[in-house]
Amino acid sequence: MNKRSSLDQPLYNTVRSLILLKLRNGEWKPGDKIPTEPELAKLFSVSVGTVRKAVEDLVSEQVLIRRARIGTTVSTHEKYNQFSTFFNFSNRFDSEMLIEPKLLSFKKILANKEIGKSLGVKGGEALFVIDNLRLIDGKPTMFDRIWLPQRKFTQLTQNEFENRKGSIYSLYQSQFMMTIVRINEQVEAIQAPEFVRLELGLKKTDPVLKISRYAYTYGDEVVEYRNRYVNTSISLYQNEIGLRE
Amino acid sequence: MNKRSSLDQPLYNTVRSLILLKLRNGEWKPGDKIPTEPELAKLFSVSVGTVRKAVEDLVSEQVLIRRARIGTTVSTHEKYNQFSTFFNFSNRFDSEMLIEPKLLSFKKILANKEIGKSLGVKGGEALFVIDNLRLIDGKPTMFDRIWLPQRKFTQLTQNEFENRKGSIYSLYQSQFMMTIVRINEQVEAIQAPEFVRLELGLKKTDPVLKISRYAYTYGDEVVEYRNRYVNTSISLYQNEIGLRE
DNA sequence: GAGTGGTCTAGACCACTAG
DNA sequence: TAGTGGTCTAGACCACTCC
Repeated sequence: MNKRSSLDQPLYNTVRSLILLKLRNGEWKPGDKIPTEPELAKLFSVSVGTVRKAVEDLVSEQVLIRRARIGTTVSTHEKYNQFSTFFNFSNRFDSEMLIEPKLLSFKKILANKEIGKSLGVKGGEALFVIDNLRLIDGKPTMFDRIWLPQRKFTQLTQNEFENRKGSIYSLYQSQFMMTIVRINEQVEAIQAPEFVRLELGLKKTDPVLKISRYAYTYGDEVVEYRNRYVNTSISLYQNEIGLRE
Repeated sequence: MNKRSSLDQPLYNTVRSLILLKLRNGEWKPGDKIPTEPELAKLFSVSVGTVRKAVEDLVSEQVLIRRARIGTTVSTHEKYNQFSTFFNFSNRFDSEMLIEPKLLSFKKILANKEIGKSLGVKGGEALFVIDNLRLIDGKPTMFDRIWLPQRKFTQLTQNEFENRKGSIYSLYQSQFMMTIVRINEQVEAIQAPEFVRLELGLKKTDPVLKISRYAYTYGDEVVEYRNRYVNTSISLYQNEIGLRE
C-alpha cells in the first residue's frame, strides 16, 4: 500500500481501528503479547512507521503497553498497572493509603427510567445494584453505589464480587471480557444522604463529594454507572492538566 | 548529527528542551509563528523526523499549535483556544453558559507562612490577593480568591485586572510574560465559609465544592495559587480520562 | 506557484532481554 | 545470539493556503 486516496482517513487511524477490532473480538486478550511491529506491518500491509504511529496512539490511550526489547502487550486492570489512572484520590499528606473494600449489599433490581437512561438500557431491564464501602487507613471514607446491566454480567454472584482478586474493573475484565477504557465524571458537593451518612459516620449537615461516573468499554458502550460519595476531610480528589517538563 | 552517544536522553527530548528554552527566553512569543520544520531541523542539526517528534510532544502538551499548510505557532491564552482546557465546568444541561466575572476586591498583603509555602515565597513577601466572582447565566456561582507574588506581577493594578480583555491567564501572558502551562487541583466538599456564602447567596449549612489550584509556568515555577468555591447545584465539575474512539 | 504541515515509506543502528 | 522496541535519518507525495 503505497498511497492513500484523498479524503480517506490517515492510514494509521485505519490500522488503529483494526487493532481495536482484534481487541474487541477477543482475538488478542488482556495480558497477551501482540505481534511484533514488523509482523503487524506485514499483517496490515503498511510500513513499520505507520504501525508504530497507530501503536503509539493506543499506548498513550493506555490500551497497549510497549516495553523495549520485550514486546507490546494488551493492558489489563491488574494491580500496579496504569489503570489506577481511573482512581485519582490521595490522602491529605501525599502518603501511601491503605484501602480496604467492604461489600455492603448486592441486589438485583429492575431499571427505572432514570438509571436506564444512564446505562443505555430500557426501563424494566434487570440490573445489579451494589453498595461498596471503602475504608482508608481504617476509616470509612468512600461509599460507592454501582449499577450494572445484568445482561452484560450474567452469572455475576455476590460471592464472586466480594472475593474478587484485584480491582472491580479487573473483575469485569477477567470474568466478563469487559475492559473499561474510558470514564467520565461529574463532581459536585452535596449534603450526605442518609444511607451515606450512616456508613461514613457523618452528621446531617456534613458535606460530601458526589461523583457520578460513567464507565465505557470499546465502542463507546456504557458498561457501568456509579455514584461515589467521599468524605474529603480524609481523602482528596486530585486533577492535573497540562505540560509536564 | 548522525548518532547519539549511549546513556543520552533521546535526541527529540533535547530538541524539545531547546524549543522550550526559546519560549522561556521570549525569543518566540505567544502567538508567534515559529520556524518551519525543515528550518528547525537545520537550526538544531537534526532530521525533520526528529523535529516533528519534539513538536508533536509540545502540541499534545498544548504549548504549540500546528496547522497544516499554515505553520506552527506558540499557544496563547486568548479566548477560543485550547487553554480553556483549564476550565472544566459545565452547567447541568450541557448547554452553553454565559459567564460574567465581577471583581470584588483587590488588595496587597504580606504572605503568611502557609500561603508563602504554596507560592514558594518567603513569609512576609508582598502578595496580591484578588477576590473575583463569576456569575453563570446571571447567578453568582463561583468565588475565586487568587494569590499572586507581587514580585512577578509588578505594576499590576486593580484597573488593569478588572478591565482585562479575555481570561485572567491571558492577562498574565500578555502583560507579564507568564504563560500558564500546567495546573494541579485538589477538590473537596466543605460547608461554605461566610465570605463565600454571602456572595453566592447560600445558607450556613449549604455545601460547596472547594478547589485548591496551583498554576505553573515553564520551569515548574508556581505563579498563582487560588481557592475556588463553587455552587455545584448550578455548575458541575467535569473530568474525563482514557480512550476516545 | 511556492511553501506548509500531514502522511507514508524504507532502512539503519542502538541497548537490552531472553534463551 | 536472535529478536525486540527505541531512535534517527532521508526522502517522497499530498492537499491546501497564501501570494
